[in-house]
Amino acid sequence: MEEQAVEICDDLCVGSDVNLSMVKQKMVDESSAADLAELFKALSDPTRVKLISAMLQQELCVHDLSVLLGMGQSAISHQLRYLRNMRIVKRRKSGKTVFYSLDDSHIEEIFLLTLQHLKHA
Amino acid sequence: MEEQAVEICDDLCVGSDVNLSMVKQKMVDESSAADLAELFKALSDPTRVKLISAMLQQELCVHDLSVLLGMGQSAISHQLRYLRNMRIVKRRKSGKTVFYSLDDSHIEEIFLLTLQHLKHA
DNA sequence: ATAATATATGAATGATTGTTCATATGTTAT
DNA sequence: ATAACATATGAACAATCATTCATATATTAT
Repeated sequence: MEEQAVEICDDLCVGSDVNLSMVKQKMVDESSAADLAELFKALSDPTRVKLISAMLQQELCVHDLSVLLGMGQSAISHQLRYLRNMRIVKRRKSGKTVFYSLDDSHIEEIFLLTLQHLKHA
Repeated sequence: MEEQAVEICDDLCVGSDVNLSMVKQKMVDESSAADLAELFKALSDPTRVKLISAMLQQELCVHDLSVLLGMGQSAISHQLRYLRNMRIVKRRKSGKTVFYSLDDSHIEEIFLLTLQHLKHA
C-alpha cells in the first residue's frame, strides 16, 4: 500500500472550501491521463473516424478504403499505420493486398456509444 | 427521402469482392465524422482529461483546478474555455470566483467507459 | 478611489499533425 | 527478368495546438 504524495500548495482558494487532497486522490494519475488522451486522440480525426466506421462493417483492403473515403492511397496507409500502432486495427495479408479490420472491441463500444449520443443529442 | 449520391469509381479492387456502395451507405456521413472527431478531440489532451477527471467529482474554481493540476492559471482558463465552447463544461459565477462543472452526462459516460477499458485492458 | 484578488484573453512560440509527393518494398503475372 | 499492381514509408509543408507572457476585465475590501 503506497501512500501517494499529494503536493498541494498551502494556498487556500478563498472562494471554495474544497479539500483538494481528497479530490486529487480520486483523480486519474498522470499516466492514466496520458493513456486516455492518447486513445481519444486516435479517434479525433475525421479520416480515422471514417476508416473505423467502414471497418465496423467488414475488413477492407487499402485500395477499397482509399476509394471509399475518396482520398489518396498514401494518406490512407499512413492513417492505417497510426491505427495499427495504437492496436485499434489489425492487418491480414493476402497476396498483394492487405486487409485491415478492427482489432479492439473496446474501441467499437466507445465509438458506437459516442455515435449514439451524438445522434440524439 | 433523399437518395444519397454514392460516387464510387469504376475501379475494381482485384483483391476483394466487396460491394463498396453497400459499405459506403452504412458509413457515417461527412458531417457525423466531423462531429465525432471534434468530440474525441476535446478529450484528446492530458490537461483536459485531468480537468474532466477532477470535475467528475465536484465543481471546482479555476484556482483550485490550477493547483490540482500544477499548471498556470492561464493555461487552465484557456482549456476551460475550450471545454465550455464544446459544451462539455459549464460555469457558475460567485463573486470573484468562477466554478466549473461538467455539463454533459454523455461525456461522463464515454469518459468512464473508456477509463474502465484502459484499466482492465 | 485604490489595492488586492480571480479570471479571461490576445499575441507569440515551439511542437505536433495530416496530407502530398516521390519513391521503396513486396507480390504476381508474363 | 520485366512489368504491373498493392502497399509502405520518408521528407516536406501548411495547419493546428497547448502553453506562456503580458495585460485586461471584473469583483470585493479598505
